[in-house]
Amino acid sequence: MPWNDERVELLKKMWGEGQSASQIAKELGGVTRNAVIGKVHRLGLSNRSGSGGPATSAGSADTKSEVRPETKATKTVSKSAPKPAPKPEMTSDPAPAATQPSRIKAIIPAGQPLPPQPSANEIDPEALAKVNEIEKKARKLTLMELTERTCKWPVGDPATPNFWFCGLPVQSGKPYCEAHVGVAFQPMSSRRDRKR
DNA sequence: CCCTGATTCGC
DNA sequence: GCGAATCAGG
Repeated sequence: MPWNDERVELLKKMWGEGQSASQIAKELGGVTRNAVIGKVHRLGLSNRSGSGGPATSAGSADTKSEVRPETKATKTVSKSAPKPAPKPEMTSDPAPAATQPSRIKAIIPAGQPLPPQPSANEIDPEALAKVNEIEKKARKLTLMELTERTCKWPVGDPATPNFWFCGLPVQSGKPYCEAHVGVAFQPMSSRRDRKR
């Protein structure tokens, strides 16, 4: 698979969007994430750190202490990665991951997560905004495409053709990506009255 | 363990 | 130029 102009463009686009090398590799197909990273570097669009900012170190792994002049490439200076405001908390798992029914011939078993359903639920506006943001980038996976480490946040109505799962990389062990973890796991406010 | 990007170096 | 192997970190 050669690096066609189109493929390179897609690479640039996705990289600019902040997509990970592995995701880009999957999207392109026929290449590994290493290939993607290698190409990214060759193209010169590796970091968008303007100045002084030591990127996530990784160098200096060789006996030779050689200086790397760093080929500055003034390319598309996209906005830096958004600054996440992590404030995850653990409480209970309000949204069980999708599971195989294995029960009767119920096509649409109820009792699944009902996240985008702010009824008596109050979620941080920021968290919601973040969700909206990332849903644009969602990989929109189907149930079968989900793996143990893809965000299982459902979007849309299961009884609707346009129903999909977020599919972005999960935070860590958790069933959702960072953004969705943010809204799925509420700290623990409200829901506490009982003075006496 | 999973993942991320960075670098090296034989091809 | 390419990318697998490796490295370094989260």
